[in-house]
Order: sequence, then structure tokens, then C-alpha cells
Amino acid sequence: MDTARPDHFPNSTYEIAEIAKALSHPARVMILMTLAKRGECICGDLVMDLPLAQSTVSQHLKALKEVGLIRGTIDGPRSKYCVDWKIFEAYFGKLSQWGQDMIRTQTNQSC
Amino acid sequence: MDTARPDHFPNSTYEIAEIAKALSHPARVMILMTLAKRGECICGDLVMDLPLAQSTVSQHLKALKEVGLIRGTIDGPRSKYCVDWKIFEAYFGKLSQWGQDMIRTQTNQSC
DNA sequence: ATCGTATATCGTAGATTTACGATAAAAGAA
DNA sequence: TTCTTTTATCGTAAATCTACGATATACGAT
Repeated sequence: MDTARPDHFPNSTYEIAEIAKALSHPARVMILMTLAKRGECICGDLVMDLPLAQSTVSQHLKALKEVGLIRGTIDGPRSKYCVDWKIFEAYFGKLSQWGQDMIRTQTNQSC
Repeated sequence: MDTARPDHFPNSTYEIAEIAKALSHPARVMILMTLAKRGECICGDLVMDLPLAQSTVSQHLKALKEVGLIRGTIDGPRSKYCVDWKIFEAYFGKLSQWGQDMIRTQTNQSC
């Protein structure tokens, strides 16, 4: 949906949708919150925190990594993860910008 | 999500995920942008704008209506839609709040 | 009442998402 | 080496999402 984007919709709509999609599952939201609070976690820490199997957590981590919101580095047999704050703030800026633009272009609603 | 959905995530994660999910498809983002710009549209206007069948547009409208982001009123044989700005701003406030909290709780990242 | 228009809903096919267990790979310890 | 730990990936089942055509409904017009 994001990489081979069929250009049926304006580009900006794909950008917003892609960011939103990354946040559209409570597990991914929680992973981000946990990483933000702790600075970094190994995969196992997150598995203990979440009511999900290890493979499922790994899957969500992969999804977050693919949109760039988190980074992972290998640490011996473990994997350390942390939020990529540069990307996070950039994405959040885009989302906020979009919301502000929406509100700014707001015309009188009559229904 | 699953039916065997683990409802073990913190409440706030569901709230963010639900809002994000509503914005996770370019068609829904575009509908919101179109409504914001024009103030109101009948369903047919949106169908002409979007590269989608009438029934599909109706489905996306229903999804947006269910989370409260838009309202629809019957106007003769048509349906007028508009953004519910009160809800929109409330939701956007929550999203922004969450982002700010994330950035605020940010600890040093070492990976 | 009948016709035409506009839209919601139904039924459904196909793609994607989410979940899990099993397994493979990688690294340190014994 | 072999064993253990940790994590990514594979295979897959079930649920959900997205899309469409067909149909039902509602309303205005004739």
C-alpha cells in the first residue's frame, strides 16, 4: 500500500494513512510507549510486557521498523530496540500539520 | 484485530489505535480533506471524486461516521455529510497529547 | 401510482492483518 | 564440540478489510 502506491489518491493521503496505520494497533502503540519510557528494550522485555506470543511481538516490531519509527540493533544473541526520535517527530509533525491544515481549511458546517 | 483479541492492553492504547485506524486508509483521509474544504458534500460528490464504487465510498463513510469524525443528515433522497469538528478536534487533541507525552517521556536512546 | 434518482445495505471474493507454534539462525557458555 | 538462550522467520489459520455488483429503500417528480 505504501511502497508500490497505486496513484489513485493524492500523495498526501498515502503519507497520512501510512503513519496512521503504524499506530492502528494497540500492541504497536504500547511498544512505542514502553520504548519511550525505558529508552531501550530487548525483544524479550517487550514479550513479557505484552499479552502476545514472542513471534507476534517480533512481527509488530518489524512493522514499526519498516515505517522507521523504531530501530533495532543486534546485541549478542539479543536485539535491542529503541524509538527513532528523529523519524517519530517528523511523522508526528506531518500528522499535526495535516490536522492543523484540516482545521484551517474548515468551512462552515451546515449539517 | 482478532476475536480472540487480547484485551490486556492499557486503555489509552486502544483509544490511540482507534483514532489512527480511522485515518489508516487514503480514501478516508481524502474524504475528510474534501469535506473540510467544501464544508459539506452529498455522497455522490464524493463518489465522483474518488476512484471507488459508490458502495465502497458508502462503506468508508460509515466507518468515519462510526468513530464520530463525520456526521450525515438525510436531505431528500440524498445524504449530506460534514466533518464533526468538535470530535475531530477532540481526537486530534488526544493524538497530539499522546505524541507530546511520548516525546516528553523520552529517555536517552542508546541504539 | 409509477418512474427515476440517490444512497445504504447485502452478499461475497480476494487481500491483508493478526495470531500462534515450530523452526532456523546466531551467539555465549559449558 | 554441544547445550542454552534469544530472536527472526516460516507456515498457517482465523479474522478483518476492501472492493464490487446487485438490491432494497426512500424520496421527488410526473
